[in-house]
Amino acid sequence: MSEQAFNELPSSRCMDAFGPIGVRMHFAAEEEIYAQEEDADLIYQVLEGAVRTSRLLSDGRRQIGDFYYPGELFGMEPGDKHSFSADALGDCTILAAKRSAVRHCGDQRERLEDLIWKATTQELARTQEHLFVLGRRGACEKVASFLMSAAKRARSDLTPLAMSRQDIADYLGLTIETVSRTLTQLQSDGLVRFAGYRNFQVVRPAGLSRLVAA
Amino acid sequence: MSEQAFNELPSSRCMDAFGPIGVRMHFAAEEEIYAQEEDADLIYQVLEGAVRTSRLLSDGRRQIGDFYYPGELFGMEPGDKHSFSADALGDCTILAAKRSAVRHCGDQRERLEDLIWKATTQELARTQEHLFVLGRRGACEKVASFLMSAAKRARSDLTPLAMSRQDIADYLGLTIETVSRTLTQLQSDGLVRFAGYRNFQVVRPAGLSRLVAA
DNA sequence: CGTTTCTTTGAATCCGGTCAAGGTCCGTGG
DNA sequence: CCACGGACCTTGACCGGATTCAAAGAAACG
Repeated sequence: MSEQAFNELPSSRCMDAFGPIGVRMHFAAEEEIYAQEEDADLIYQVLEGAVRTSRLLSDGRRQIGDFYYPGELFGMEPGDKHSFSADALGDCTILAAKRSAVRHCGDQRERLEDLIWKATTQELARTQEHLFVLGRRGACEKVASFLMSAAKRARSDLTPLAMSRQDIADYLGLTIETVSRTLTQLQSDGLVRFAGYRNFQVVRPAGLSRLVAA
Repeated sequence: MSEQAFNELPSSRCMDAFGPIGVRMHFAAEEEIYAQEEDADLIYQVLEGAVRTSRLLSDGRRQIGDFYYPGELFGMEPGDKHSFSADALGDCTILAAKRSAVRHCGDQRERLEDLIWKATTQELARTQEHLFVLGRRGACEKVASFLMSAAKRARSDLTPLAMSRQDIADYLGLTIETVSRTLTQLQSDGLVRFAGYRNFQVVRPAGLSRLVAA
């Protein structure tokens, strides 16, 4: 497991969102945080590391829902069961809080309910954006838009990728080979430059965003 | 425009969800209810007819977000601007309410806030399901899952389709030709039978759902 | 330094897209 | 009531991009 590059970032110490009802937990790489169909009475915040949510099909195909980074909340679900599973991309620290505990939380209650509302609507926005990327085919467009949003999140010039090629493929609805070929092509077109498998920098932002097209 | 088949359904008179702050409106087929980037201070409920939300790209491609039917709420948005536009699939009656009016709504307030919360989380669930369908490629799977969810919504044996082939294509991320070919194939495989362009019945439910694979 | 795992590359195949007719349905007007 | 016209849908032939299968190449790890 080679998650080092990502975990050794200046792991932006971020705020504990849940206050007194939050419980700190640690997960090793690839460890499961919650499973599909499990009761969804907890909500989570990433403190360090990164998390992915995914849904597995009977025939082995996998759809990744999203990736979550320090500061972000995940685990909000429409129903009372998780429709995706969540697991640690690398070693990570997670804060968990009982959803049902919010109502017995006195002065914090309003703030927490607002927090959950915001996180849920933002989740909706992310999902819509993801949908939009999957809908319009074209491997180049998909990969380019993935790289752009990754780069936007990074503060440094060099953008780290917390996930494997397979993860990217399952996120975009492509095969790992297509993702790899497309990355190679984007690189030889001079739009991005990779430093190892899991770090890259955008060389020509305008060129990249031209591929995406709003 | 041949929306008759759908509009002449026993148009399930459904409850007015908004009470005193709701305003009844009527839209003709293809008329725009709200536009992309427009302020999102209203929420809507379909009373009669059907509605589609969509997002247009600069190059003409279109992604349909979802279809809404009598009783369902739409127009909830993560931000304060609409990220999709909405328009009438056929002639329809819509109920609209100012989101900001909810807080001045006295005894109804709690109920309305709960309603909006439920609608938003359900919207999230629908979007995730849609994402899931788009992610796993295969025209057959996509079309089959579309037909299945349409059939599940219908009370009658004969399922009406409120939308055109082009709408289905833009919903599933396929071309109209592929949708058409796939429908023909499903029919000649004896899984469904079409009566005209916009009505079908499921002949072998098990066969259809086998194509979808959870 | 060898082994394992992940990634890249190559060649052949296949599914869906594109382009171009042809067919069907439906509303209109003779 | 039937003929016409236009919009929508289906079908066919061809093409291209993504998948598949297979193997070689790079990193990470002990």
